[in-house]
Amino acid sequence: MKALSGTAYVILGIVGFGAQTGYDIKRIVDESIRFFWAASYGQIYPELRRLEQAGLIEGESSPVGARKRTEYRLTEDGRAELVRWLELPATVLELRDESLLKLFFADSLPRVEALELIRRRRLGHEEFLAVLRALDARPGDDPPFVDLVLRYGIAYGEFNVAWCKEQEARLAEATEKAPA
Amino acid sequence: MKALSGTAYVILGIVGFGAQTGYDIKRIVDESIRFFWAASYGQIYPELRRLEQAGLIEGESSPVGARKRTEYRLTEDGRAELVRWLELPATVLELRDESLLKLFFADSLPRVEALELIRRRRLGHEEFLAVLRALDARPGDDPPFVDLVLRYGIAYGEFNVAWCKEQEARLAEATEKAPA
DNA sequence: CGTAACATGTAACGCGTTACATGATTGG
DNA sequence: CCAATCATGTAACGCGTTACATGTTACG
Repeated sequence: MKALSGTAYVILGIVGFGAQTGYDIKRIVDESIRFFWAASYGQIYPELRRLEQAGLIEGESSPVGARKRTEYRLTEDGRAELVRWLELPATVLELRDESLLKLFFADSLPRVEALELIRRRRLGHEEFLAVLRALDARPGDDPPFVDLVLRYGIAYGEFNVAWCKEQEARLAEATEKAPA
Repeated sequence: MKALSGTAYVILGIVGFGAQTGYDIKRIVDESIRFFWAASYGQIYPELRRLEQAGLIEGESSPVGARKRTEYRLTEDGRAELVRWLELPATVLELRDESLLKLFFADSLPRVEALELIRRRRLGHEEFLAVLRALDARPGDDPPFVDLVLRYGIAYGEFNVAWCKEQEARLAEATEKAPA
């Protein structure tokens, strides 16, 4: 069996949370893991088919009125594959962070604009934090590790906001002393 | 002019640091930004051509003996484009973090193995930290913002290691009280 | 009655990695 | 002389996004 993509495991994992449609999967991804693993319909629907063909999930047609609808559930093989993947060592840390990339090249900018870059990064993370906190405030409780990752996200956001604030203060001070 | 890829700006930025070959660019990426923006030869060389055709960089053949070698430098237009991009708002925060994804689905695992997941995450970040600290210890000084991003990386690594340790402790305690 | 939410899908495209291929030069 | 480093490149492939396309049902 060929190696599955990360997104395939996202689907296995979410379907494992309970019978779900492609639409559901997308919604759950958008409400939880999108910040560290996004997924689009363009991937989800084709992937659902592949996973079904591979016997890792099973789809059952359950239309609502005249509206097509397929509910998927995880098979034994599917759960085994999910667990197998979980136990495999994760690939090395590798992110894509455009705002950090810009900061890396900020020596090409006048100081005020470099400062603005950091400010924007902070704003982005503050917005991100607001979303996660709203999620955290929802009634009902998530499984322990789902919750753990949410709280990681919050801690991560707080870390970034604090870091940006510190650098903003430092830069502002330096700029005062030696104005460009 | 069509929008350029993130990697195109990586190249503009690094070429902006001084005349460089494709090989140099790759080395610099690997020694600095690879953790938040990697790049491979498969992208670098074709992209250098495109950027030259767009007039954003200029290549000059400067072979060493019989070995082909092209030195690139940033044109006026190239610098302007780099600055223009820097001033554009960065796209929303979106990362890909496989280890976090696994943690999100860790409720499917026995506690001991979930704990192992966190331990591995910590190990990964510790390794990452070691690399960055070695970079930090190099003689010579980088431009201020290059250095700032390096120090961000270190702070980020420390944050993650601390977070993992905390969760490991918490989980270990919980497992003791109610062993599976 | 209209709009938001539900639901499913495809085609084109771009980005990026991996694997492969080739060869010269430097330093031990 | 041999290994590491310098140096450049291509082809195939996979992943993922975007834009498009279509229609239903629930709710106010």
